[in-house]
Amino acid sequence: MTGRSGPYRVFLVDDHGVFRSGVRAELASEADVQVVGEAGSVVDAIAGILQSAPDVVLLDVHMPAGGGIAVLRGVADAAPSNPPVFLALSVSDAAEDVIATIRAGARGYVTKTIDGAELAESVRRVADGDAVFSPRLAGFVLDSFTGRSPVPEPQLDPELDSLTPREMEVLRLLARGFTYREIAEDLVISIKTVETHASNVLRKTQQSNRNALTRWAVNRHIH
Amino acid sequence: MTGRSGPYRVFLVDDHGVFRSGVRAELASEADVQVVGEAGSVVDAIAGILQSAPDVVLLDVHMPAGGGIAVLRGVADAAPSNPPVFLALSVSDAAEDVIATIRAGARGYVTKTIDGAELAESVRRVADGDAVFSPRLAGFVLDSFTGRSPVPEPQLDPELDSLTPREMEVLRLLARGFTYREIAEDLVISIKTVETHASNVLRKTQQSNRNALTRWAVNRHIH
DNA sequence: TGCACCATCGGGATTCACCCTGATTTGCAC
DNA sequence: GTGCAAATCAGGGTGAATCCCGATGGTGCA
Repeated sequence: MTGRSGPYRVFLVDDHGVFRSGVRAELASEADVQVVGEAGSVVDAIAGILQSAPDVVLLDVHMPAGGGIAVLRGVADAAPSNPPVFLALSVSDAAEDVIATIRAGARGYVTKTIDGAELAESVRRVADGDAVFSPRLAGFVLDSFTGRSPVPEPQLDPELDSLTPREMEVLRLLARGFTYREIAEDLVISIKTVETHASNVLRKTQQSNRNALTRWAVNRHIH
Repeated sequence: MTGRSGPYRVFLVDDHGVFRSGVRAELASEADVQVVGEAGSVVDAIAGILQSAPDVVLLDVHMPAGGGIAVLRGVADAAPSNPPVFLALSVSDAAEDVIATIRAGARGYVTKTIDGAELAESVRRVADGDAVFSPRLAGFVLDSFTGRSPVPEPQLDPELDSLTPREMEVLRLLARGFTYREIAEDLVISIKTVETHASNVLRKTQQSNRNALTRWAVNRHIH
């Protein structure tokens, strides 16, 4: 024991209600872990977290409207007196997501294949100050800090925010696999303009080519 | 009432244990819906379904090793005397997935943002013979039957199975956004060989270009 | 009024993706 | 051994993608 006076207070953030129920059910058998609130959207999450002041926030990384990272930033910007520790829960183990989430301030990153007991243990450890990573992810993180791995450029949301409306439109069509010619016909503009937008999108997102961009977009639920 | 003698017997298939717990918890409050078993892998699912003979199988479409469609086929091949009805549960609402799942024999397709009451109602309806679709998906299905929509080619798993080990390896690297040159260096082979493999992969998966292929792969959790 | 940003195009050049034909070697099965 | 699939590579070609340069008009803001 580290001298805690009560249970670990946990707040759940995930846009899938059924998944939140699952976490609740799994954690119900853990006497020292208490779910004090949950939310299914970014704005609800930020408000709920500030109000309930949990020890740990279990955060789905891939959510609409900016994703879990937006929640992380929103809470950080509000600067509560007892800031929670963030533990990312994700179906993805893409290195980009891991790095981005950690840089945004999460203390751990586990995939959703985890079971209830492991999840509870992860909650305790991050609350007590440890960093927790799924086995497959630990390698990415270590390699990235030692600089020994060709880790892809981390992609945070500022890149997405920096896109103009027209560029977002082009990005969506690019991610769907359309050629420049098809996009030009769809938007009723010339191929040259599409090229310009695409080039800007690639530069702003720091992706090297269309395929990396497609991956990047799909992982962010841009369809 | 349609004259049923007992509760709706449901079997859960999802590789995320926490999600299965969530479904259990959500359905626990429904008196006429009973969860009779669950599985986290394709082989376990097929065995468990054949043994427990449920009325309805709730199926995650995106699972490792062939996905939910493999479960559907495995059960169909076994031809049990009382075959269950399949209801697909997925985070994806991509038209390709919907069409492929329906063609494989599912009676409904709902996204995981559904809540417990809706899920229970969906279970009852498919068990009673209805087809059930999330609002956003209904359009896709109707359009595809009226032939009025440019529905993408449905992609089933035989295409994935037909890939050779080397082609799978190349596919993984393609899906990560590497260029042919980078893949060649990584695998220590010539660019020409990479081109051959890539060309074979595109033909076998029936994708028209790298970007569509990247989407295809990412949607199948190939990283 | 001036400046910055956005959206729109063009010329020109390079690289990449993709296809076709054809070839060799290896290993495994019949 | 014969046959076949898999993996390897080459030449040559077309179109797409990407980047570089520059240019125009509109919009909003100091």
